[in-house]
Amino acid sequence: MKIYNTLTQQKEEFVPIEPGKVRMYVCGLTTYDYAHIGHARMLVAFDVVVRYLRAAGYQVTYVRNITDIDDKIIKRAKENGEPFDVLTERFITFTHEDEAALGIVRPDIEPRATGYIGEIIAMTQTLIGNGSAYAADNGDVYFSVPGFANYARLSRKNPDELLSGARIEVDESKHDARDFALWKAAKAGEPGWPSPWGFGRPGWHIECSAMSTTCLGHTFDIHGGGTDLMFPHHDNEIAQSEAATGNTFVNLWMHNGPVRVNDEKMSKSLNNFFTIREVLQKYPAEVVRYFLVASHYRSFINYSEETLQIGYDALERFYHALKGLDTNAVVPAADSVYEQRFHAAMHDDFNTPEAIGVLFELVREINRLRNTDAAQATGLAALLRKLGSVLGLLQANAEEFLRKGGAVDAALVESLIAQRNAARAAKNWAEADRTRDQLKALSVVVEDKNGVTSWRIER
RNA sequence: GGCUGGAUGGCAGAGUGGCCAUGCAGUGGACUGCAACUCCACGUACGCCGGUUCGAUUCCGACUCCAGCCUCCA
Repeated sequence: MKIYNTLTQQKEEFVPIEPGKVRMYVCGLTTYDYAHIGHARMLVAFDVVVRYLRAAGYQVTYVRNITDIDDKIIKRAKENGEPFDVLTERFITFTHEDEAALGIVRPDIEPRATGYIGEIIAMTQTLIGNGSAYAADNGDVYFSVPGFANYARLSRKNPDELLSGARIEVDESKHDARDFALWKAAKAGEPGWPSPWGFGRPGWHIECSAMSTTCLGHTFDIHGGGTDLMFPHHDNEIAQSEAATGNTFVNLWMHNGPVRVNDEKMSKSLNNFFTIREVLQKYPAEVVRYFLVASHYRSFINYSEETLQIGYDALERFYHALKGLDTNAVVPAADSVYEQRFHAAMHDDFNTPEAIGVLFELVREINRLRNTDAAQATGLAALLRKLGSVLGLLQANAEEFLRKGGAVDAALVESLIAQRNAARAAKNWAEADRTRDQLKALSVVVEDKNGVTSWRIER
């Protein structure tokens, strides 16, 4: 299996540290607001990675953290006039609901920064002890960047140019402008924990180093996150982790691309984001998920009504193929060329668009066979569901999907269909068409196939 | 300015040194009472300029444009 490694800028044959096992850490959310589609992209991208690694036979330990203490949380809690942990608790619940709706597999461990204060303090002490960090006179503790060789090698930034960069905030307490906080002293009224350096809280980057190495060991296989975290967050994680443990931190770095709106990145700071739950008001969760896996995880994707509609159309085609074929208790067709090609695509750095292309060819084969060889068609339909599950798709009941969860009165629809079929039997076409128009007024489309009339909701 | 990545047919989106992505939309045909669904067939493409090559959308170089990061961000 080949996976693109940001560290080397190329696809590499994936070789886990322990044969058959994968230890993987992904930077999760800071929980002070609703999760948006950009977060959904990260969640789905690594969800597919985990699903596929497991489908490929690996035993995966998936860790995805929650940042439940930081400056933005403190600020928002203050604005709301509530304790910070009440705020984060609420949004952790909301985020879990959104994840469940999108069918995201739960991580094996979901550490929270506030649950690892002891480990964070211990790591910070280690860094001070070996000269990699220092306690400043303002109560903060900083990591000393100049002492770390190959700083920012992940983002390939030149350390000297970083120093001259105009955007670095000058802080008198820092020995070097590039140094970053491991521990921040609490100002009056701010939450915190006791530490050797006084009452305070962790800096942003140290929590991920402490949580990942505690849960997965000093060196682990895969670390993931959004491409916007590459610098400074991931580079700082590397610096402090390797300075603390003396070991290589991570073998393989994966970064998912951003979601754009009108050619601009969707982000909190630009305030152009769509929350997951507002999008789920307009589209079924599976459509949102399809939209997110229909492009490669490393490319940027553009959020628009049109691209979501395309996803809807695509899923309708899949479910039309699945409709009427009972795949329960059916053994999926084995050794098919479709399955082989699907895996070949996924083996190549999780190429989901190509894998989906194969799935569409499978759909055509199912439709070709369904009237001539139902058994074979059903076996392929079962295969379609099996492969779809790797992407977290195509697990719904086909009729229900096509009926959009039943927003209309099914009994009324059935009775109108009975009326129409009576008229058709009597060859009263005018009456039959009139009834169909009534159905159409309810957004119901009828399909006569092999003497059976079925229906769906048109969008 | 530095570092990354991108530019593919009406739209979305893969990929490849010479032949097919795939989906939606479009056109023609089959099926249908008519439709819908489905099937068959068809069309339109690789930003621009050079180079390498028998042959380049694919490799190399320049150029143009776009985006991400360099400040909190998935």
